[in-house]
Amino acid sequence: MITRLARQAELALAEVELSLPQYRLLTFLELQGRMASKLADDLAVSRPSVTALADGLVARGLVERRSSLLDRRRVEHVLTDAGRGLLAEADARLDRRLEAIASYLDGRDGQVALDGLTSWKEALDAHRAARLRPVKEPT
Amino acid sequence: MITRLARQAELALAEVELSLPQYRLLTFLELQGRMASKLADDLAVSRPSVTALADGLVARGLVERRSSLLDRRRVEHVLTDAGRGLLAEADARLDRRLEAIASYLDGRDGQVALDGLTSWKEALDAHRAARLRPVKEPT
DNA sequence: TATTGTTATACTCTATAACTATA
DNA sequence: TATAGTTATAGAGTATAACAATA
Repeated sequence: MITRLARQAELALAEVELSLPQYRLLTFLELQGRMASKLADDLAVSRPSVTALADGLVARGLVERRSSLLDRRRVEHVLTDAGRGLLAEADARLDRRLEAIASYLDGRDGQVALDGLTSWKEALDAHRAARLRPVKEPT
Repeated sequence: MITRLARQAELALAEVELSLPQYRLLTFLELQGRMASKLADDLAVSRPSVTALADGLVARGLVERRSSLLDRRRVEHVLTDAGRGLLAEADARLDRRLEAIASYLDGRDGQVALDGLTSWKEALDAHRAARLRPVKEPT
């Protein structure tokens, strides 16, 4: 089911001309700037994919790239005001679409379905942390 | 969150060399053959996208195309035995991945998250039915 | 040498427009 | 005329391999 829901999310984001991967990148920039390698880990894509993804967002003025002063190999990515604004709009469209779909469920079930999605954030964060910093097997 | 979960689903499916859209198509063929236009509606993609998507699956022997005897314009798509087998394997990989992620939630919450996803099927089916056959506005 | 990021290249998914075949 | 499907074409996301710059 997750795959069909994902397609609906993709369609909702298309309303603001954002692809699903672009949206994912923006959400990771919402709270803090990120260097490309970090973003690749966060998004679970290759580094060249991050370059390509960011290219489009930079061209549209949604993201800004800055060379790190501490380590000139690094490129920090930050949301512009326009990027922050579009992200808010995208979030709203996405929520609206999911709520519209959930509304077909009887009574309380719709809210349960929506809340269920929210709880996945915690799981994904924990899973990502474990993936990036795998538990050392005891010898 | 749905978008990050979708990426994890994509990675799980990549283990059996299926893309997320290909998997979606296979799931719609599981119960019955479908003509291309119907698939386009089900998948919420254009008809040319269905052609391209099916091309790859036919080339791999997972799906078979048959001209309809009743209306020679129509092309029915059916799962081959290989297709049915790979779909089962894909389902297993997907479930395993989602369960692994949900396992990072405390106790019962993981099961609630998984069950929440299941309930979306009903909502999506109802939403699709309404989308294809919109309620006539009373004049 | 190792790490960060980009470029080169190729494949898939997607859409729109134009086309063929059939109804 | 209308519908089912494909072909042509173009743009985006993805990966791997090779490269440049910096540490």
